[in-house]
Amino acid sequence: VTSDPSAAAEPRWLNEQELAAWRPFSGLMLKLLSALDAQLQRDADLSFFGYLVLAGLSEAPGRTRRMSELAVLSNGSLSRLSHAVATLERRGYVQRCPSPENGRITLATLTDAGYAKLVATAPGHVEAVRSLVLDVLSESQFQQLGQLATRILESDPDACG
Amino acid sequence: VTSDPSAAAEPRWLNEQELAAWRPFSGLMLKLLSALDAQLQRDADLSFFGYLVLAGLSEAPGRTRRMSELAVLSNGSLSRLSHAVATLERRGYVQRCPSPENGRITLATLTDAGYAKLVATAPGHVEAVRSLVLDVLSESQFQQLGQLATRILESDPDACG
DNA sequence: AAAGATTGACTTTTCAATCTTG
DNA sequence: CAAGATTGAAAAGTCAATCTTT
Repeated sequence: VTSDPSAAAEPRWLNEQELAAWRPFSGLMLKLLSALDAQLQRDADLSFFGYLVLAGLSEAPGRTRRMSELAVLSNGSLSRLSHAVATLERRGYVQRCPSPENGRITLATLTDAGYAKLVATAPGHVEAVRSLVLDVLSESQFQQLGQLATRILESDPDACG
Repeated sequence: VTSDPSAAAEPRWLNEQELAAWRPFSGLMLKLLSALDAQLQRDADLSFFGYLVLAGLSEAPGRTRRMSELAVLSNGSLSRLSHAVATLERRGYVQRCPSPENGRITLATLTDAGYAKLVATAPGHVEAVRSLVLDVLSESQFQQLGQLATRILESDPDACG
């Protein structure tokens, strides 16, 4: 994990200060994702991940993307995406077909019904994001949160994507 | 959602600035939890939630807590906890028994094996938290992250806990 | 009847194995 | 064989219904 031999020897626990920051943050992740999932499930019978899939497709040219690209956009594994898209396809929100150019590639396309579903679902979801997070922070605090998240995501060795 | 009649009329989407902060943050939550789960699963056959349950018990007097108290500590629903503890109990890490004082209450206790498991698991988990988050930020940035999380958790209307 | 907790059925996620095309 | 994606089985999570004690 580290190349410094002296650092490897000590266990390095979290001290009190660190714990006082880590606990709320990890708790926030768990609860916030639950809350977002619950809102979408209740109001639209959609998971947060499923919502991100529809949203990711809606912004693509031709409302179409390769599965592997879509997996990255929606922050999930290819396997997870494949299952999720299978469900969305059953419900008529997405269609898959092999790429004409390269037979290994699968292209997922948002159907009109899928686009309509997204349009119907977005306001409630956005409102949840606002009331749970955005309205709670000042503008600059929210920007800070985004910057901290970006820093963590970008730095990450190989685990965070 | 809001009591201001004029605010209820407009849909209130996320603007570009807001999106630029929200996307990395939501992505971070998804990926970070996955990474923590994966490390624990791989190295200790434990979920992050399961780890929090063991940790929550380890800090309690007599290594014992009521289920409902433990659910709050580990950021999950009582139902989720009940299933998780059932698994942990099967593996010998936890024991449940009805409270002698109040028969409705179930007390969960960390066994010696459970404590040993936690001690064996903690260093790897802490190292993951360090390398993924702590080492990436300055001390003050990490404190900021904790403060922002705390603010969100405390303000929350009723959804975050 | 309410509080505290568990259960069962269903859905989602994960991991490893597999399939298919280049 | 590697890249891109899917599949199946097992584990975890969610919701609603249920059970028990007060």
